Amino acid sequence: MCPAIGPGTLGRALPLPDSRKALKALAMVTIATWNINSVRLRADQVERFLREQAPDVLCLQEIKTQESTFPHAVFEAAGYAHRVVHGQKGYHGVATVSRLPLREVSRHDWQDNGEARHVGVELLGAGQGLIVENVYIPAGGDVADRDINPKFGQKLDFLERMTRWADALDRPTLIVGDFNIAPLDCDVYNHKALLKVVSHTPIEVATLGRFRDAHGWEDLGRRFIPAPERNYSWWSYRSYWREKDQGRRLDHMWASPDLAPQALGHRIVEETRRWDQPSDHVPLITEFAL
DNA sequence: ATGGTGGGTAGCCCA
Repeated sequence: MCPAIGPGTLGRALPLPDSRKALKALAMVTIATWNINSVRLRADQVERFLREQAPDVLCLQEIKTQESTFPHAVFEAAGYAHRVVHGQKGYHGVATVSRLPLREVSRHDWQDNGEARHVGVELLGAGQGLIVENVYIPAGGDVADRDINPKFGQKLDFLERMTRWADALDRPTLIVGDFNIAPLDCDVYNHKALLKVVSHTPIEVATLGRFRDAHGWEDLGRRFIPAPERNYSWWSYRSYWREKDQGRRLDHMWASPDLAPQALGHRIVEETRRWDQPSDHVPLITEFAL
C-alpha cells in the first residue's frame, strides 16, 4: 500500500499560486492623461501624440462631444481598439482609449447634474486588474466664494464626494486627469499672487489634501519631478501669460499606496503646447511595471 | 494683473 499523503503536506510543499506569481514576467505599461479641449478639433494632434509617445492607455478630458460623434476611426487606425467614452454634447466629457483590453467599471456623476466628468476602467490584458480612474474636476468659476459663485461650491462638493468614495477603495488604482487645482506653492508661477485665484486658493488645496489623505494617494508628478522644480501642465491661451511662462500644474497622476512602488518613470510632454492650435493643457505619461 | 483667448453651439455657456 502506498503511504497516505495528507493534502495539507502537499499544499505546503507546492505553494503553486505564489510560485506562478513570482515567475510571471512583469508587464511594462505606460499610461497618459491629457485635457485635449475638443477631441474632434484636435484628433490629428492626438494621433500624432499616440504615434510619437505610444502610451498603452490614454485618458482624455474635455473631449466636448458625445459618444456617437467621438472620432473612433482615428483611434482605431492608430491601434487603440479599446475605448470607453463618457461624453456629452458640447461640454466636458472624458474618454479612456487603450491598446490593451479593458472594461468600464465606473461612470460617476459627483454633482448629480448630468455632467460627464469621470469614467473608470479595469485593465484586462497586460497590467490585468489595475483600475484607472479618469476624472475632470470642475474649474470652479471665477470667484473663490461659494455664496457668490455656486460653481466654486460645486467644485469643493465634487471633491468631498470623491473623498468619501476614495476612502473605501480596496484595489490598486491610478487616478489621473485635470484636477483644476495646483496644490503646492511651486505649482504656480507666483504663489502669493494666486492665493485668491481659483485653482490655488487655500480652501481648494486643503480640500484636495483631504482627498489625498483619504486613500494615501501618491502624487507621481512630484515623486519624479520633486518640488520646487518647475512642473507646469497648463498655460492660459493669452499670449502675454505664455510668453512669461506663467503656468500652473493642474493635471495630475496619483497612485494608490499598493500601486505607487510600481511606477518607474514619469514625464510631461510640454512640446505639444507649441504645436499649431494646441490644447491649453499638455499630456503627462507614467510608466509602470505591473 | 488682465477672459485683451479659445472651444462648442446657436443666441450664450464653459474653461
